[in-house]
Amino acid sequence: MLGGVERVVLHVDLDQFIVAVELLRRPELRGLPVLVGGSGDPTERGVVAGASYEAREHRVVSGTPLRTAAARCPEAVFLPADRETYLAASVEVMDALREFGAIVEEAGWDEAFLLADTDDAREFARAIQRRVLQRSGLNCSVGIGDNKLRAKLASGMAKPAGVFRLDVTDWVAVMAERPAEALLGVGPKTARKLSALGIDTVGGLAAADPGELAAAFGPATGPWLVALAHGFDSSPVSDEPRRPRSRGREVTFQQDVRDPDRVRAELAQVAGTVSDDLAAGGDVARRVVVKIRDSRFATHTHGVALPEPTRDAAEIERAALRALESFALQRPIRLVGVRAELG
DNA sequence: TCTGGGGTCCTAGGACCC
DNA sequence: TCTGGGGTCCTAGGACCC
Repeated sequence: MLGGVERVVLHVDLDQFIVAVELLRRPELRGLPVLVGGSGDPTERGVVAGASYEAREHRVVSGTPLRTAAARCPEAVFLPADRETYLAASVEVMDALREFGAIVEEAGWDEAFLLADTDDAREFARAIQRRVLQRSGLNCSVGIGDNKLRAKLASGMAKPAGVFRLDVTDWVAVMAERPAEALLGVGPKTARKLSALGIDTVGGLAAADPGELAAAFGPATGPWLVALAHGFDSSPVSDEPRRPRSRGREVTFQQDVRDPDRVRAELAQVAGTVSDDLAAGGDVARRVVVKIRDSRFATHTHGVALPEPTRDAAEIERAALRALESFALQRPIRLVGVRAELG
């Protein structure tokens, strides 16, 4: 690549983003196990949204129930999640990334893909890290690849605060022996199903028969899994802002609710928030879907199509209450949610 | 010491139409 | 003693991601 310009995909991923943002305003907590999530009260229902590296040593990771986290790591400092502040930090980071003249695709609060032409990809990555740190005070890891899948896996291997490159030339060497679950899109359920077919590694999945997997996973998903295991990914890096397909709100009660009138009242409340969100976003709903989770954690949804797209609060509420009538509501209710599919 | 909240995409089955 | 074969749309559920 002597002096040559090449096109690369970079994946920028902030290191322990939520906790890092909190530490900027509470530097005295640096070096301590810090956990962010819910209202900050570990006796309440909720899960960990961000865990410092010190907390992770106590088997507490993102997604751990707060009560479990408090049991495993009683000395941890618990902080409430503060979405506004994280969003502001995210905006600062994304603005920094857009200074480089590359195509920037935001992929969440704390990560982005860049498509760039460069004669030194590693130095480009280092320059990104310096600029992000300068503007936001936050460290990031950068993966370099020849597509988004490889760049994203590479950033995971670059942590913390490093740079790692993964492309077609070393895909097999780096990935073949790893568990299939290392691939993005292969979660615990798919991994278990694959294992039942005798497939446990990325290399094993790459060698599988797409037709056989189509029978097990469906006509699109089966062959896609095999392609994934080869590191193939043709999805473009796009800076087109994409319009949301849906907008929803849900609440988990601190105690399960038995009273159907109270369930209706809570649902109406949530529906009101959703119509506020629709108004704020200038959106209209064409369908309203209600989600109910019961005390056994069984989750069901029922929806109603609206005669015509609307954001009218009374109509959204009425639709939600009508959808609620499709539920049996046998057990106490743990969660109610309303999602508007946008028209 | 159980299991948040915000989303996206895919699948399967039934309805409906030609 | 017969009742095809597509396509497309809608709905509920599942899986996954941050």
